Amino acid sequence: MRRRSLFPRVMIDKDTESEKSSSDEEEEDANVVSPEEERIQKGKTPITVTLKKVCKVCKRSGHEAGFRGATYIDCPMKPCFLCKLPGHTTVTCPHRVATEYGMHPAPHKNTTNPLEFVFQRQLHPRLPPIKPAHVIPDQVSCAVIRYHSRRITCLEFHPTNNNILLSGDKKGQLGIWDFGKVHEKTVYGNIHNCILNNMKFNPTNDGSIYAASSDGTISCTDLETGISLSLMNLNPNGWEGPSSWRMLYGLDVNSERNVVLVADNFGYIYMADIRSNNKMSKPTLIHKKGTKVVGLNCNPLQPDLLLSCGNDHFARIWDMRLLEAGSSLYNLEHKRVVSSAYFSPLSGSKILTTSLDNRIRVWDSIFGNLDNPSREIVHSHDFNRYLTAFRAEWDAKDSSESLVVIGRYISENYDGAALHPIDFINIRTGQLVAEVMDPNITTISSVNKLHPREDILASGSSRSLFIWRPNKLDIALPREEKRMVLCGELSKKRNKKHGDDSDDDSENDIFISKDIRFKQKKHASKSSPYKSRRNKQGEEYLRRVNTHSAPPAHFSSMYIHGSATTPYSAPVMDVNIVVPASSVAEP
DNA sequence: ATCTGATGGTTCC
DNA sequence: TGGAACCCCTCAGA
Repeated sequence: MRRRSLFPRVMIDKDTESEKSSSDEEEEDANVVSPEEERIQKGKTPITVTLKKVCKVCKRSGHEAGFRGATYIDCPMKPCFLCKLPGHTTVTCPHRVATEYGMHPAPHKNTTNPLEFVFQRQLHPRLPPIKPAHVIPDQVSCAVIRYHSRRITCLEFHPTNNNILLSGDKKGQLGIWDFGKVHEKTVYGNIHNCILNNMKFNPTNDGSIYAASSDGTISCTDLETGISLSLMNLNPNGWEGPSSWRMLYGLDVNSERNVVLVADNFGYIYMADIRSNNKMSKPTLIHKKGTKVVGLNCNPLQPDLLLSCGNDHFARIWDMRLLEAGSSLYNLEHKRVVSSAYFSPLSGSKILTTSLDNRIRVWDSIFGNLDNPSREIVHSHDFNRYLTAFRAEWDAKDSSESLVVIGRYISENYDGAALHPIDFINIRTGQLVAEVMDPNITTISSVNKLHPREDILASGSSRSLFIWRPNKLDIALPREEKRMVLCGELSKKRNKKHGDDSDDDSENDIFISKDIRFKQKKHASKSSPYKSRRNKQGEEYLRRVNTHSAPPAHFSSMYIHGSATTPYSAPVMDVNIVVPASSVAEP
C-alpha cells in the first residue's frame, strides 16, 4: 500500500463484453476507489489499462480469431485461409468439405480420332486404376524416433535396403535410421553446418548419398563410415555477408551423365562430375536472378529433361543438352512460390507441383498443352516460418501415377483434438483418398515420403520421425514384435548448453517408439495405460497394458473416406458461403 | 498451465 | 533495389 502510493494507481480492466462499441475504448472508466485509497493518492489520476478482447489477426475488436477448443475460428476480415478467396472463412470453405470441389477430373478419352488414339496409347499403353483400395490401409501402426536436434528438412529411403530411412535437418545433420530394428540409428553431425536442403542416393553406389546444404557445399557421404567428401564449395572464402553467401537448395543426379545437379539461392544451377568430384562448367541462370531455386528433378525416363522450381513463381522444364539462361522449354506459371516440382516417377510424363498459394497442380502430359495445369487441387500447405515447406510426393508404387501424399497445415477437429493429418490425394479426381493422423501426434508433418517398394509412409514432423505402416503387415511379424507396444521416452535429453560443439547428439537422444493401433484421445482417461519396462539395452520404456478392448473405430489412426469399416468422423457441414459479419456473436 | 525465445522469407513501399 | 514490416493453426523448454 505504502509503496504503491508513490506511483499512480494502475487499474486493470478486463473487458469481457466484446460486443461493446469501440467508442468507449478511449475513455477512462470511473474506478471505484475506497476513500482511504483516495486520500493516499492525493489527487493522482489513476491510469486505467483496458484489456479489450481484440482479434489477434486484424487487431480489431468485436471478434476473436484462434482456437476455441480444437476448432480454429478464422478472422472474418481476412480471405479464406484455405483457398485464399474472399467472402468466406476456412470453416465454410467448400474445399474443406471436399478437396475435389471445383475439380474437372482427368478425362476418360473416348476418342474416335485415330491419331489421338495412337497418341493416347503411346502415353498410356494401359491406364491402370488408382492403387487398389485394399493397398491403402485402413489402419496403420507407427514408430516414432527423435534424434535430430532441429526440425527435419528432408527424407530419403534407401534404394535397396527396405528398412533404412535417411533424414536431414536444419542444423545439417544426417540421420540414418534402421526402423526395422527400431533402436538402430546413426547421426552424422559434421557433414554440413546449416540446413541440409535435399539429398539423393548415388545411383552407382547405394552406400553413399549426395546432399545439398545452405552452407554452400555438396557432400557425398559414405553411410557406413560417415566419411564425407565435398564435391563443391560455393563459399570458399567464408562469410562475406549475405549478398555473397551462396546456399544450395535443389539437388538431383543425372545418372546418364554421371552428374550431380544443384541449384542455389541466386537462381543458378551448377554441375559436379560424380567420377572426378569436380565442379563442371560455369553456373547457369535458370530462374529469376537473385531468387531461390528450391527444387531440381530429372525425368526418370529421359534424364536430360530437367524440371526446376523456385521462388520466382515458376517451375521450368529444360533440356540439359541446351542448358543456358533463358533456354527453358516451358515455364509453368504459379501464383506464388513453388516449393516442389516432380515428374511422375514411372512414365515421367506427368508433372506435380506444390505452390504456396495452397494449390497442388497437375499437368497430365508433358507432351500435351502445358500452358495451363490440367488440375489445381486446393489443399492447405501454406506454411509459416517455423516449418519445412510442404511438398506433394508421388507414390512410386501406384502404377496409375495418381496417388500423392502431402502433409496438411490447418488442423481439423477430430473428436476434440486438433490434428494435422497427412493426406493421400488422388490427383486425377482431386479426391482425398485417406488421411493419416494419430491423436498423440499434434505437430504438423510437413515432410513426407512414401517408400518406393513397400506400403510405408515416412514423415518428419518438427524433430521427430515417423514410420507408418498398415497393421496388416503385423501379420508377418514374429509374435513378440507384433504385440510390441512401446510408448514413452526411453532416455531424457541431457541439458546441454552450446559451447563445446562436439555434435554428439546421439548421446542426447530422445527415443520414442509406440504402437498407435489402439490409442485413444488423451483426455479420455487420466490413468496411464502404460507400464514401465526395460529393454535389452536397459533403457526404460513404457508398455501398454491391454486393459480395454479396441476403442471405437473413429479412434483408429487412419481415416478412409467412404469406407464402411472406418467411418469418417470429420465434421460434415453445409456449404454456406457468408459475407463476413463485422462482429461475431460471443458464445 | 502459461510464457517465451528462436526463428525466415515474402511482399510492399 | 533495398530495407522494413509483416506474417492466421510452431514447438519445445523453462
